[in-house]
Amino acid sequence: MPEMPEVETIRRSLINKVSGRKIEEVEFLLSRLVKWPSAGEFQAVLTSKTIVNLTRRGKYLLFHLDNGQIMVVHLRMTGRLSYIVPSMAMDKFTRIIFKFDNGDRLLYADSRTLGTLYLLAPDELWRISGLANMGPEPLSAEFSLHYFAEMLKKRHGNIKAVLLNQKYIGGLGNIYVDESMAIAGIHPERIASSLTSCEMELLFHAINKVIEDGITHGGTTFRDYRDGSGKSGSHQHHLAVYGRKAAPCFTCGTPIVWKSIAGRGTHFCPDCQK
DNA sequence: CTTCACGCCTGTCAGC
DNA sequence: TGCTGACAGGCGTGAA
Repeated sequence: MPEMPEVETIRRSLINKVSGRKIEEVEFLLSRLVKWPSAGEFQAVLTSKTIVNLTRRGKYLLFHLDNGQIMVVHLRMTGRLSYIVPSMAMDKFTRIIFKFDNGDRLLYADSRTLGTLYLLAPDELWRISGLANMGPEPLSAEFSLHYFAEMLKKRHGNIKAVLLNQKYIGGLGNIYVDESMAIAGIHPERIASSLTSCEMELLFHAINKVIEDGITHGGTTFRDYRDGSGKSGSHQHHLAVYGRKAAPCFTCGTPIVWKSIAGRGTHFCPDCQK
């Protein structure tokens, strides 16, 4: 579910709580979410380890442990991480529980159970192909206008599919892609390489702007998303097209269109986006 | 190599 | 009220 702004918000809400915490027990309610190594080894290695840092790459969260290994978590569509103290209720869809030395817990909850967890040494991260092959992220130095334009010139799929592909840009998902194209005035079915230099530049700035605003607003909460403290985001109040099917475009009043493009529900203004 | 359709899972909601 | 089908913030796989 969460895209880069949501995952970053989760990271910020958790880092001070989990840093320095020692894991005393890992309890599985659904162990198949662990993709590497075996669930048994995952559990055995994590027990007695201390979390020393929490970083993010695209939509992946990386929990750095005191033995040098990294627990990697991808929330996919409905994954949720929440830090709770003993008096707080368990998430209804809790699948894995990390119990800490101070009695607090980190819950991994996931209604659709599509999320994935891994435990790897830093030099073994290549086993997670989506992480190893991820392109540059919005707001980073590597994500330059030059990179973006040169990349788009080589892509012959529609722009929506290219923006969603983590290999080319890391961290964008369905909401922020629709919003970026709306701000830039570009139709989601345009062939990527057909964009003019001017359109590429507009889109480049729109992507950075949308991601920056998304982080500022603590992410977008439509249904499942919450940060590590259970708080909703507020960026859903700042969306131009996503979730606004048939509602009037804020610019021209034309009803927003919903259509399946690149296999995903896509929202756009048929009048403003050419 | 690129692009596309589909599967993975389960919950929720609109419409009948 | 109950049922059915569509849809859901993502991504990996295999076919063309």
